[in-house]
Formats: sequence, structure tokens, C-alpha cells
Amino acid sequence: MVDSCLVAKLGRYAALSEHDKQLLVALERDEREYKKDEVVTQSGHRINELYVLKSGWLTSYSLLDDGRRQLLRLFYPGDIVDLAEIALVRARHDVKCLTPAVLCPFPKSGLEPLFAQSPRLTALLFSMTVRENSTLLDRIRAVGRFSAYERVCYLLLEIGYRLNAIDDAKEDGGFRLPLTQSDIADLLGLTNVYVSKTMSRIEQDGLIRRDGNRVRILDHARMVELCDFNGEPLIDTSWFPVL
Amino acid sequence: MVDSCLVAKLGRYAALSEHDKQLLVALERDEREYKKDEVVTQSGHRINELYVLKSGWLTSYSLLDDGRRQLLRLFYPGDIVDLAEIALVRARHDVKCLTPAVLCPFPKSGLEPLFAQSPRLTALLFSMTVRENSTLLDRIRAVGRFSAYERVCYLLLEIGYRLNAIDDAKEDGGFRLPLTQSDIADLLGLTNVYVSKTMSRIEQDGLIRRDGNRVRILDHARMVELCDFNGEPLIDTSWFPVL
DNA sequence: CGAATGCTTGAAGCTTATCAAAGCTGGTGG
DNA sequence: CCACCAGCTTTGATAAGCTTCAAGCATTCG
Repeated sequence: MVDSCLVAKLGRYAALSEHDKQLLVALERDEREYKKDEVVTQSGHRINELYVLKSGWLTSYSLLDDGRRQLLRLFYPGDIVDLAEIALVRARHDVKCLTPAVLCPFPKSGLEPLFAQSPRLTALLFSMTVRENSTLLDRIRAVGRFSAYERVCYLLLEIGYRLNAIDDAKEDGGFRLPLTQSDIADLLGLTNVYVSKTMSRIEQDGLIRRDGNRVRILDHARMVELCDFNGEPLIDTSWFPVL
Repeated sequence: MVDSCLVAKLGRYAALSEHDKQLLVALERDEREYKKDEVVTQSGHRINELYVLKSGWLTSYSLLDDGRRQLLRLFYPGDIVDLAEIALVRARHDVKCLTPAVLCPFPKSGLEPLFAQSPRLTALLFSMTVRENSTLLDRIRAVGRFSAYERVCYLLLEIGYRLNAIDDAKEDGGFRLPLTQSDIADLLGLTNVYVSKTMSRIEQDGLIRRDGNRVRILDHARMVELCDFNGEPLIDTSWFPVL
């Protein structure tokens, strides 16, 4: 029970009552393992289930007829996949595993008791959605107005922060990137070739060091400066309904 | 009371009880007029108030030190500005008026009775946030993977649909665009010069006709095809708490 | 009527894409 | 444990799409 991903993640933002915790734990009753590259959800299908991501990384993406691909989101442990699609009749994107993963499926209706019984959890889920929204806006800015160099720095910082936050795979400032350069390119609106050239340049400039698919950020301050990075937005819990 | 923007907009998605309507109307008690280009909210400031947009268009945007600008969202009548920032301590973007506008300010805490008393309205607000989220993902895809030609078509369709939805300023398929070409460029990650050239090309190809800042879409089917446009995502209300 | 703002058009340049080939790496089977 | 293979990364050459700069034109507004 204590090892609930949701309780762990949401608890960091606001205190939860026992009842709240039980509501969350109920969402992680089932469990299913997925292999790397396995598809979780397909565009166009009806959404009947949501998933709590217990371990591993997922991504949602959109494919065009001619093969162009845009990665839209990265999901980390503790995230609800696709909470942000719950309100829609049909999925608009594909979701697949970047690494082997464990997901806890639950029916869409599983959220209803939560909305009905806990205004506080509701506010929290709402806030998480909003925070994600803010992250998307940051990426629009990056893709729309940043150079390739800035974009890659930005992504590395974003992922670094996120991993810090869930202190997974962290170790003296370095982390493992389970993304290929093609993935990075498709996240940032670039090509794999240019991502390669750009990362080499960033490394030569002494901002990062790479070893295999581990990345260490060497000059955090300069990178933050370079892409006007603000860190994760702070959640305001002051307006939340009381426990 | 019947002329509540929120009731009008939200009522299109789900039936509202009288009580729900009253909760919404309460948010539009005050009213303030803004001039074109007037700033509503500034990046970095604490967010104490939200606004119901009663008339006019707003945009939120982000500025970089060197003058680069990225427009992030467009707000139309009936939208809550910035609902999606309520969860954050500080605003991360500026918001200003694209046209003269009327806003109804209300304190952040004004949403509390709504969350506490109406699970149904809560679900609806949540869904609207999610839908907006989906729109943002579409724009990431457009900015990341579309050519300038596709991007402009995409934006025109999106705005056209949105205006249809609120049937404002509509007239035999044409609508007034209160955006300069620089605005369009900053929405789509282009330059004003190239937007001009691209729009001319789109017009020459017979997809649109322009007259001043009115735009008429001539070949809707081809434009939809061209940028894989899906229309507005459908909201699923089936999981909503009952009235 | 003049000033300001926005739109258009052309020329030149730069960032990034595309194409192609070779090097590397990690996983698999013998 | 080694050899192989598939997928990823690197590197170089070339090309395309978009930007930048600049000047002239159109429209709106005081």
C-alpha cells in the first residue's frame, strides 16, 4: 500500500487524508507488464481505460501519413496515462513504451469516486493537468522559437529536473536517457542527424558529458541561462478545499 | 443572467442544473473593459484573479530577452483566462488583448464553491482544460513537423472552427482575423515575412480568399487533408457525476 | 493630410534537412 | 566467449526552406 506510485507522487504536492490515499491505491489494483516498444493505446480508439504508470517510460506521439512523427509527451512513474485524454471520446495519439514498463489499468469510471468524494484530490488532479499544460506551453515555445542548440539543452534540463523530482536513476548529476536521437529529434522538431551534430557541439562546448546513453550536465547555470529555463512550475495549493 | 458567457459555453457540452448555473453566473458579477493591446496579466506576477472573457480576443505569449516572441494561446469569449494557470503560484506568461475586450475578474477562490458543491461542473472544467491541452498538442505537432504552408492552413482551420463553434462574426464561411501576420508568425514559429509569402501562395492555390483581414476558406476539404485536421476533439461526458 | 503600422516583394544568407556511407554498440546465437 | 547482426550514432557533402535585410506600397487613424 505504501508503494503506491500515485500516493508517492501526489503526496509531494499536498497532504492527503487516509481516505484520499485509499482512493488512489484503488487505482493501482491491477498490474500489467509491457515490453519495450509495446503499444499501449492507439489513436482513434475509444478510451475506456486509463493507466497508472508504475515503472518505465512511455511516450505519446502522432504519426503523419508520410512518416513524419511528433513525440508529444513523456510519461514517468507516478503519471496517469492519459489522464489528459479522459475527457475525450477518442484517443488522438498513440502511446508506447520507451522502456519495459509496468502499468496499472483502471476503468475511466474509476475516477468517479475520487471526483465525488474528495474535492481535494480533484483539485490536485486538476492541478497536475494544469502543470502538464504549462510544460506543453514551454515546449511550444522551444519548438517554435529556439535554435536546435537551445532546444536540446532545454530538453536535457527538463528531463534532468523531472528525474530529480522522482529521484530515479539519479547519480551525481548524471542520468540515463532512454531516448534515441531520433526520439529526441521527434520531440523537438528536428532530425536525428542534426540532433547528433548538435549534441556533439554541446558536449564540445563543455555543457554536458556523454557516456553511452548517460548524460551528465556539467554547466547547469549556463544551460539554464541559454534556454531561459524556469524549472518546474510551482503548484499553488492555497485554494484547495481543506482536508 | 441568461447572457452568461460561461453558461452559454459550458452548457453546450453538458446539461447544467440551476444551481450549477448560479455558480457560474457568480463568476461574472464584475466587469471591466480593456483596450486593444492592453496587458491583462504579466509573467512572474502572482495570480490572484482569474477572468471570464466576455467579448473580444486575448492571447497569452512568452517573450525572450532578445525579442523573440511565441504566442501560446488564443482566448475567445466564454473562455476562462487563465484557468490553466490557477494551479500555479506565478504566471509564466503575459496575456494581452488582441481586440478591445470585456473581462469579468473574480478571485481564484471563486472557484472553490464550484469544486466543493458541484462535481459535475468540476468534471466539466476539468474536461475543458483537457480539451485545451489537446489543442496544444496539435500545435506542437504543427510547429514541430509541418511546413509553413501546412501550418498556416492549420491555423486558419483551427480559428475557423473555433469561430463556428461560438458562431461569432461568421458569415458564409468567412471570418475576420484580428491577428497581424506577425501574430500569426509568432503563433506558428515563423516570421511575418514568410507568413505573407505563404498566405499569398495559399490564396493563389485557391484554398482561401482574402479581403482586408477577412478570410474565406474556399477549399475546405483540401485544406483539411493537407494538414491532417481533426476538428475539435469530442468531449466525453459519460463518466460525469450525475446531476 | 501626414504618420504609423502592417503588408508585399526581392535578394542574399544561414540554419537545418536530406542523402549517403562508415563506425559503433549491445544483444543473440552458436 | 566470440562473431555476427540490427539498430543507433557519427560525419561529410549537398540542397532546401526559412530568415534577414531592405525598400516600396497600402491602409488606418488622429
